[in-house]
Amino acid sequence: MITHAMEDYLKTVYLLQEGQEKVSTSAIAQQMEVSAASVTGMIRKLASMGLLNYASYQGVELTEGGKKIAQEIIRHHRLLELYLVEIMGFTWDKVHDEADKLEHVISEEFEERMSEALGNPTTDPHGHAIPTKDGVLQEVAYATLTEVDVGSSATVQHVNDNDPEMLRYFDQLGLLPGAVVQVVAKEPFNGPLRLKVDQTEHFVGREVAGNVFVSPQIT
Amino acid sequence: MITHAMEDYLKTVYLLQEGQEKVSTSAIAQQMEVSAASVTGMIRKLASMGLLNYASYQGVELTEGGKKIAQEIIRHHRLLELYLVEIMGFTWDKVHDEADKLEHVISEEFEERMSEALGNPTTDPHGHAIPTKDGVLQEVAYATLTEVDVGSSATVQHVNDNDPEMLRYFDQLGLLPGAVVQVVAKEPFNGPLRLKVDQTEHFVGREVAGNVFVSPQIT
DNA sequence: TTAAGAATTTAGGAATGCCTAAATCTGACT
DNA sequence: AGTCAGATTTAGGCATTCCTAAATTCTTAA
Repeated sequence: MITHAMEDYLKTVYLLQEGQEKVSTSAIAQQMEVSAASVTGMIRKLASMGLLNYASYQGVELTEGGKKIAQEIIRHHRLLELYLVEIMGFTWDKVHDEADKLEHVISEEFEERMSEALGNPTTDPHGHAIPTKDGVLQEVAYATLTEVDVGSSATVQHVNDNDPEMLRYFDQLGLLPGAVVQVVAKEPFNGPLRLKVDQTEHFVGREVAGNVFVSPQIT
Repeated sequence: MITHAMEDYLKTVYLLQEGQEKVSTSAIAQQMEVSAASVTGMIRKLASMGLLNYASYQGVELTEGGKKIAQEIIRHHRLLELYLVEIMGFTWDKVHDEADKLEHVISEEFEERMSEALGNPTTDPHGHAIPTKDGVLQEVAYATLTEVDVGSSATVQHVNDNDPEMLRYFDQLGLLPGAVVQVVAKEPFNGPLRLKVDQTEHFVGREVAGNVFVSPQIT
């Protein structure tokens, strides 16, 4: 039987796994804000269930079965976020926490009815791809705004949705998925970035800029 | 901290409490399909939290605090049921189980947005009253169809929503809240009732009839 | 009034999911 | 090769929520 906690672990491993193959115990612990010891315990259980492979001290990798469950949960999460914004009128800073609770609980039928009501969408309000019903999710590893060369422009692809306050700030700046941003300047010593969004200039700290993922603007 | 299990106990006690003041341990155990021993354990915890009063062997009674939580959960449940039917297009036999899971998880904002989307409704799809935001729920103790005199008519007020299969049967018979039913005959030895619904006659067993709650038809 | 039977509680135990503290392993640098 | 820091695992514990079995209390009917 798969518990909510297990689903959360699988989801976290899946999202951390993008880019590299192996995920460390401590990375999971940090992401989930639990102790590393707790992670070890859960990992062993999930491994014994055939949902992931792991060898001591060498990190974790989801099996096909584990991936399937993770994708299912991520699909729930992202459909929920979009449903809450588009159909129920939530603001985008509140939907992450709500979706985190609901994602474990809704039925397949609920999932389908949301998807239909939304016209079978492919991205959530923060720009993340929604996995299809039968699984596949190809998330591209975009650069963050901090990596864009001075003078260049880029299109916002997605933003990190963990921090509601930061999301409200993004909203205020106009840093929404699809927006075009120009990096006018970068102050030295990890100083702020000077950005131009929608004709307006803003000074934005590195921490914020590091949570905005972009693709180079094709001019 | 109030867990989902506690909420379920409070909800059950609240619903069993209608009509009488005290609720027995075994009634709770039977309703929730857990052992009586489990009920004793949980009751003591809830009592220590001030959510209900109980004395050994003498039954349980919710305090004002316990009532408030129970009503909150029941409001969630019934709003969810209606939302699932009216807005998402679920059939009424499936919404009870879905609502049972979601009721513990949704935020106050989710509750409010549902209520608004539904025009602040007062009854759920099965005819049960939806408690108002600030609490009060006055559920009238209606008679069941088995208690209606032969020859009399009655209006369906609500039906028991525990059994999806029975709900589909109600649907088929036209035994929906608001429908007018005439009890044409009652077969002896706990035999079936002969009912007239919408010009059509049906023979319906006592068990089914006992789950249909009606008020006398004012002619 | 007493004894059976029903209801309830107590006692003991299991699984889940988290924790802290201590032990152990790994890898990098002298 | 030795050492040390950081990562990881092991060990031991705690709370929750359920269970079964046994003991106790209450009710009722002969």
